[in-house]
Amino acid sequence: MSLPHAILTALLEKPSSGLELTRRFDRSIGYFWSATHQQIYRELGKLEADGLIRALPSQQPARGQKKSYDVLPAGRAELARWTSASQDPKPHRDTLLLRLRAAAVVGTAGLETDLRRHLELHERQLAEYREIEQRDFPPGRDGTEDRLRHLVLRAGIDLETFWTQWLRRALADFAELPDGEPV
Amino acid sequence: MSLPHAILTALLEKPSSGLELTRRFDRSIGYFWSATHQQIYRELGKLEADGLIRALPSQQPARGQKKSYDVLPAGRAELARWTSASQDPKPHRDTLLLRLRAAAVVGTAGLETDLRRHLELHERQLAEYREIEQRDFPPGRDGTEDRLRHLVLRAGIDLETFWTQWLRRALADFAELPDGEPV
DNA sequence: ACGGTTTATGCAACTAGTTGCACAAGGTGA
DNA sequence: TCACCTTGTGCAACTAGTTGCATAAACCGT
Repeated sequence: MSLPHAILTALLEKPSSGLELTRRFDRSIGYFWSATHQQIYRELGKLEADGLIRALPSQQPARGQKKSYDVLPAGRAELARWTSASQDPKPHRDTLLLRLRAAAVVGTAGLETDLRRHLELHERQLAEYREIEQRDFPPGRDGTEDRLRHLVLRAGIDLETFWTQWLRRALADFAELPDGEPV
Repeated sequence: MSLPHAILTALLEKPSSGLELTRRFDRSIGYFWSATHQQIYRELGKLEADGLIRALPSQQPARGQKKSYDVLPAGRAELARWTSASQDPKPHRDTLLLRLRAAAVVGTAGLETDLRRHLELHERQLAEYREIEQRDFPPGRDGTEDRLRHLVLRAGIDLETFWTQWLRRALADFAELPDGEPV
């Protein structure tokens, strides 16, 4: 149940319309909490009904008409409550690791190509994170907000670093394997 | 749509009943693909109906009666197909990173305790993985199956290593922060 | 002034995963 | 022998997330 809180965070950073939120979820926030525009619109409706956010009364609210929201005090309070509440880490689900384990019983045929593709994707993502770091976090700035956001970005960088290294190792291992179907 | 394939993999490694599968999902497979017993029973039913697995005819199938399954050729074929098919990586969702980002706007109060708790959990998991590595992958063995499974375990080890390091860094950063509520 | 593209919002149906509970069989101690 | 606990299987309802499509306004070239 984190999508509403992701939206509250995004709206506190900057009041936005549904589409603007969608775009921002495709970039920064979506790096660790993705959401489609349908999820976002639905959730905006709920949050408004619950009195946590409100539509800015700029335009008459019609279809195809931009509608911006900002966070009400109750919304901020709820976000603060959620942030500080203890939460258990959710178990991971990783298809690629599962496939590798499956490959141990049904054979590695065809897997290598996809590993290579994943490696490229992770390399690209890593490069993007590094650009963001250079652009948004030049050395010297150290307000609390910057520190925390930088920390989050470092997690992204380190995770992608892990994946690229692991995939390279996996590919090196594959090269030594007798290929095809065991069993 | 990976749960059926996780189950097929587990059953190929060793034919099992629903409860045995559940236990194994709590240990090895569940480390990267968790599932509850209800999911597993439901999926076993579907897989049997689809002719990918069959119930071993050991006991009469009554309620509260152990029922074991093994994989039919069609099931193995489907798993091989799925393993080699190209798949896009699913976007991550990480609540902790989200909370850190939220903390940048509503304040870090209360978060530190939970970071510490997460650090402990990840340290424990890392220790468990290392034990498994020592027990199941002593140096020297290098069949294809072992190599692949070891690779998967290494991913787990490296991921937990990342998290423990990142959390330690986060806590160190927190120590320097003026605590409480900004804004 | 019209037809096509882009921007923006949204509904409905579906798939996957979770939670809460029910039920049966077998073992165990009082 | 009976109340209770554990093991094992399963249904039903719910929550979260995804996919496919509909609609309306605005902008843009001809």
